[in-house]
Amino acid sequence: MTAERTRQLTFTETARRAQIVQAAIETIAELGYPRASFAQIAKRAGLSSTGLISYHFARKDELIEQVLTDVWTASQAFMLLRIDAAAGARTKLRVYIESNVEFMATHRPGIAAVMHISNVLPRDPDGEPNSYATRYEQGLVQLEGLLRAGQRSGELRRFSTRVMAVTIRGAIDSVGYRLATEPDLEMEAYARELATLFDHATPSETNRKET
Amino acid sequence: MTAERTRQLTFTETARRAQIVQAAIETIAELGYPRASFAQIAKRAGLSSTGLISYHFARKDELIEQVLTDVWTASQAFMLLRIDAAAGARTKLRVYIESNVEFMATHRPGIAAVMHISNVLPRDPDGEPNSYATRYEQGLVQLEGLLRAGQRSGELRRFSTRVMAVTIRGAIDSVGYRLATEPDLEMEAYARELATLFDHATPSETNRKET
Amino acid sequence: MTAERTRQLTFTETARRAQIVQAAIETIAELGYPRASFAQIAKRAGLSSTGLISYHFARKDELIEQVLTDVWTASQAFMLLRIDAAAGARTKLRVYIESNVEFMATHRPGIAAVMHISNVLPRDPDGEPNSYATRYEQGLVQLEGLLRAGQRSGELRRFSTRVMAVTIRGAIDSVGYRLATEPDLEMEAYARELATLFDHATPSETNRKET
Amino acid sequence: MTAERTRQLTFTETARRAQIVQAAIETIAELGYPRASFAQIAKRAGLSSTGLISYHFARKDELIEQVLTDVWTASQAFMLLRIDAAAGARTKLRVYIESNVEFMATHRPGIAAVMHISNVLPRDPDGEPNSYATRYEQGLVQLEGLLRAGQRSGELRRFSTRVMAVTIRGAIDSVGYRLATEPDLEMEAYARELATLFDHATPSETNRKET
DNA sequence: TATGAATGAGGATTCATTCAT
DNA sequence: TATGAATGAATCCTCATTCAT
Repeated sequence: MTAERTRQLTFTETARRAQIVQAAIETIAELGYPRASFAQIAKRAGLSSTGLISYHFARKDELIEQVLTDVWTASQAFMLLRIDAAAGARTKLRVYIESNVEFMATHRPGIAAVMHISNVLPRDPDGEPNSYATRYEQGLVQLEGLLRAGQRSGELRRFSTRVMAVTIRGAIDSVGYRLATEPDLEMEAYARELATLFDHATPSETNRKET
Repeated sequence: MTAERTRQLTFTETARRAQIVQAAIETIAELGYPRASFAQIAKRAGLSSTGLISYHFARKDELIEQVLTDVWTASQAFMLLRIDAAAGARTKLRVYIESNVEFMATHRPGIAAVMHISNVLPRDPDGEPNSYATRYEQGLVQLEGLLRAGQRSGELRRFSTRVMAVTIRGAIDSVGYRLATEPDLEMEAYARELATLFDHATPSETNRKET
Repeated sequence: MTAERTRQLTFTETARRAQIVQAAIETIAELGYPRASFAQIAKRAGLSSTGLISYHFARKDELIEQVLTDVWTASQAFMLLRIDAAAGARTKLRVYIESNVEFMATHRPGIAAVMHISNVLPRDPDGEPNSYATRYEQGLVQLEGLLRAGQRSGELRRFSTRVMAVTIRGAIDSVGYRLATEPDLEMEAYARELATLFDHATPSETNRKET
Repeated sequence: MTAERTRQLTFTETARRAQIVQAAIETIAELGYPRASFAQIAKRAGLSSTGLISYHFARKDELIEQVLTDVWTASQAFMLLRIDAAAGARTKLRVYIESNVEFMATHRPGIAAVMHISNVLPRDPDGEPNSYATRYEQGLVQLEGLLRAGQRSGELRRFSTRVMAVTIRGAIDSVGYRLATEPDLEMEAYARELATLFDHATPSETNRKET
């Protein structure tokens, strides 16, 4: 019944969908994508039938897509709020890194699920990059904007904003893997250290001294 | 890699296994892990029966494990050679980064396969980290050793070697994703820029000037 | 049609049932029986829930049964009127054929639906012929009656009325298939030719000359 | 494994496919198309798993297609032999009808299966008529050829060969339904009567007398 | 009456694995 | 060693039907 997204979602439906998405996140985080079957998801959602999942999501793709969307939306809301409140490129960058890490630490299963999915999501049938790749690229562009502003204002030195952005994101994404492997990782300290690292790597000579 | 493997592998056996592993790499790189069935792998290996794969590998896990091992071994051989030949911590670090990126660029399917697998490989049944995680950790320790040596010699400033190591690896791993998305990425330039980035982030104050 | 239906149907009920039956006819004609699900029927009926179909029809069989009944009833009304108005066996036979074909041409979806259903309707659980077979037989008997009357009056020659009846019906039913395959079939001309065909096949020698 | 029809079929495979096709025929004849599931077919074929059917036929369509092909091929072989042996248009027509009916009587389940399928087979995705419609049309053309030859030789009167052909086929097809309903139908007598019927309907005036 | 939600059986198909040859 | 055949569990998905509201 969800095929054509014309209809408004009812209250119950919204709640059920959210519940199923949450169960899907937990399942994928725990078992990995290939073993995250409807049966497993239904079990974790406390549903007595996989049919209900199909009832609320036309295709499995749609459920997976919703997982990506939910996590991405939450992450964007979390970060943008904090970054906008910060002043100055160096501070903004620090906040960018720290809030990213904090979000990861507080949304571990979501992050794990997204990472599992990202490697598996096929390219769109029309050859376009899939929704994960699109959003990732979008995130890189955001970050590049932040870096470029800092370069313009003279706070940051000259470097390839693309390489730097990719590197920063890669460093942050690594935290996701770390979280999976070392459950008792000291997050706050880690985030601070990471921010400092890039605070060494990015500033212009004039700004460098005053740190 | 199987616990019970007592006897030596014959020459033919070794060759067949290598052929199958290679086909598995191509298949996973192309289709992603969940769609890399024995049927697909057999097709790419030019075999007319999936039975043969089962004959050479007791379980699918064993084949996947072999994929990881082959790629890892090749990567280690490639890098260590170059790093050992370099003198001084800063140079070694630069070589570490550049040779890593070079390996990735010249072994794309293997890298892609490993990335696909890494997110999917379940934790060992006894709770221990799986072979991918173990090797990844091993790689981090290697890198930390390199960094620590630089700190001891005064070439590198004080920082958490763990955080720095994780960050460097994360930055390098990102290249793998970039390769998948931007096929005509200028690899050499990228590697140089990346090495320079960390050359800004890591040196001690005294060493910094002389760059 | 359900055994236990004791009470009278209200006006709304009757209207809803008719609407659903009509939608079922369109659906079966368009998609074929196996893909004519309640969901599809509901969509074509403009209903927002398949539950309503179940509410009005105890079982799917009952809906299908009603489709047969509606089409059959309409067809009988259409034909009998015209046949009764005709005089003489040869004329009646001609009218029988022509009015049948005309009904088919003007009720294509209904005819298509009945044909789809007829091949699919299982034998009754008690071994009796199902309602389609019963009505088909009834139609044959009607036609045989017409033929026999002609033989008695000397208008028609001696032949097996059963074989002739089956043949005439078969010829007419074929039109249904023709309609599906050749949408721009010249109906009226076809009907005339068909009537003439059997007008050659049936008359007694004495009557033959005067055609 | 059957997807690309490049490969030669092995002996075992040919046998298994034939066995499965046979079971499919029986199942469809007995239960009708919509209830002829792989489970039912496997049961009748004495297979312990529906997987084997999928192993031998890439898609269900392929199995159904094979059912049509097998029955059609057998029917053509049966009829052409007999028709070619007959001399003169009127005799050929009689043989056409009688051999058709005989084939139907001796291949009841096959005929029933084909009829069930014919109503259900969707139009080809590219809009072309499906394989059943194509073959049916082909059969009509054959029959028209026979009739036209008789008209040219003066044996048969002038009539629309198309209408006559459709009528004759329709009459014969009706036998299929009769067979399903009246299991103890006197086939030979029926066939003779039917042939005689069209022998009355078709000859030219000159030829008529000498019957 | 009508709707949306839920159920669970049954659908075809895929797949790793086993086994006889 | 290698192949083709076979198995059966597991996959997602569809569907008629039921039920609370």
